[in-house]
Amino acid sequence: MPPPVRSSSRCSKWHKLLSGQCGPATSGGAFLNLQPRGLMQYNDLEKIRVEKVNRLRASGSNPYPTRAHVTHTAAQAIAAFEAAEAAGNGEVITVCVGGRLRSLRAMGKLIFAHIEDRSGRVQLFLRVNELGEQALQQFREDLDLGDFIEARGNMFRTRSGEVSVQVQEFALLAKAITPLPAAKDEVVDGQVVRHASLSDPETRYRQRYADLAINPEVRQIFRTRGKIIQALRQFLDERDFLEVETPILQPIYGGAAAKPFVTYHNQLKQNLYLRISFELYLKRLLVGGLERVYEIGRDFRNEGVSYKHNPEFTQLEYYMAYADYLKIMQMTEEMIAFVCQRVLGKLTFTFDGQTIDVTPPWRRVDLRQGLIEATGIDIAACPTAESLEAAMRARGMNPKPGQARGKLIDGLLGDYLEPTFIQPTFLYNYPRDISPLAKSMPDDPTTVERFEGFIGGMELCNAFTELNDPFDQEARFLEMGRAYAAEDEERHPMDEDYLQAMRYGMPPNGGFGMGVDRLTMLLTGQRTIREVLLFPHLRESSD
RNA sequence: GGGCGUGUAGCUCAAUGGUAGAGCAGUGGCCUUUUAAGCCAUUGGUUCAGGGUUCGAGCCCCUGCACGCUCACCA
Repeated sequence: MPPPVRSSSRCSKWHKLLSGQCGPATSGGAFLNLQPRGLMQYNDLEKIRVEKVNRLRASGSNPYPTRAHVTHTAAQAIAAFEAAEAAGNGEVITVCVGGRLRSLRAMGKLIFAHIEDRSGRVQLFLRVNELGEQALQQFREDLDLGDFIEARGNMFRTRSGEVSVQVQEFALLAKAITPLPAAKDEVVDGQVVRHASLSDPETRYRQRYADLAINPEVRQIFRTRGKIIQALRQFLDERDFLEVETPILQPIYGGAAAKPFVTYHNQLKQNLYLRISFELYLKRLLVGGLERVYEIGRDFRNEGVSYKHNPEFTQLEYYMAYADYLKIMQMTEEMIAFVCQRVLGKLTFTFDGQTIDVTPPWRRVDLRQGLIEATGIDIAACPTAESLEAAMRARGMNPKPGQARGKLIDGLLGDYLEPTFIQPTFLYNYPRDISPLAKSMPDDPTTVERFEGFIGGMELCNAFTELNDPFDQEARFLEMGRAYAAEDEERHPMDEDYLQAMRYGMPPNGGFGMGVDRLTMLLTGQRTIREVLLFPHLRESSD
């Protein structure tokens, strides 16, 4: 915390609204007039504020001064006063606070106002006795809700008990032309209560800055998101992982079954793909001796959007030499519990009305057993797509004809298992044909050592014992090429360089991928991915 | 892509096919310790866009756009 300011002498260069004695108006700004804003018109409310800007400039005041003189956040100012009050030595706490003007109650020769900064709010108290008629009038006439201002004065407690700044000087820091959408805020027990607020989701996402400015709980979601990513890094860093960055623009995409975005490099005259996963590049690094690597970054998938899908999303992947999927499973429980504890301070949270407990160990469900119990179908007894499709039809299901066996199984677990996994659950041992990068089980070549983690009925992560046999890997690529030949965009392209890397020798390893957005949804209680993305994808606006 | 729904003042929302309204915000006035401040007065509209039906459309019909829910798609 910075020390309280005890003197006003340092404020000789203070941009004074009070006296109108600020420096020269910047860049001819004094002669700016009400200009058309592109093709848009200012609305009536904005025109009033634009006129205020013009008036301020004409009088020699700068509505957008270059520097501020803030010494304390709102919370620091209040804490400093309360500490002095508790010490009882009568120390005067002088502060300069800055922030957005969020409430304004002018009462004749008195003004109460609140400013809000990153730490919260503090009340400003302005009285004609200290400021004079002219300054008080300027505060009322020149300033509007939403403006950024700074105010200097001594901390004190009002009659009704609120720790406030008794303002001796104030300055406009940045004029807001467009009024914030919130109609009115009330502070009850330190909580901001909005009585009418911006709620239209389209406006909230398109103008996220306005949403953030007026909805504190939205800011909180993104603070939590930052903490989650911090905690993930800490967990892996503490375990001797190296954070790396691999190409987003890739000549050959891979590592997942998804349609890519295609772009074009003009000079190289070459198509490039935005990555759909990090996997193949990260595993190359294991060949190079970086035995534990992770990356947190963006993946891009050219597919439908939904409450849990956005075209670009944040992924964590890590690869760990000499580990297998059971080790990764255990680390996953530990990692999520660690993050949850760090971010929420406990191992439980509420999601979609359900209390979720991430305390290890998590429930583990064998995929084949799980499907037998949920559907009565034993996939081991249906070794072909035809036999499995017949078994599904025999139970009244209506699968799309001609799907590969793996796709059918994937559909079954999506329909009958995933929605039931509310509490943290690992589903493990997947069919080989939907897992072309995972290693087969030693005693069952049709099944691979792979698991997915589910929470809240939602897939959270995917991991396996990584395939490191270049002969097997080449065969899988060829199989996938055939399997997906009809669905051209989704086929796995042969990545010769990846195979070349593997031929140098890749240590056995376990790999892990997780949707960071979905983890954020869980830990912030949001049901749609858009609420945890600062700028979710929207269609182009048609105005 | 399919189905259902929504779109009205800066924000949140009303309005049987018959003069488009309220609260908040804004503007003007009163008020020296307020807490969604209060009281008085008052401004503010291409009813998403474009067609159509009708004497008359915010409302009914058609087309388009955006958003929401849902299905499909989706390691």
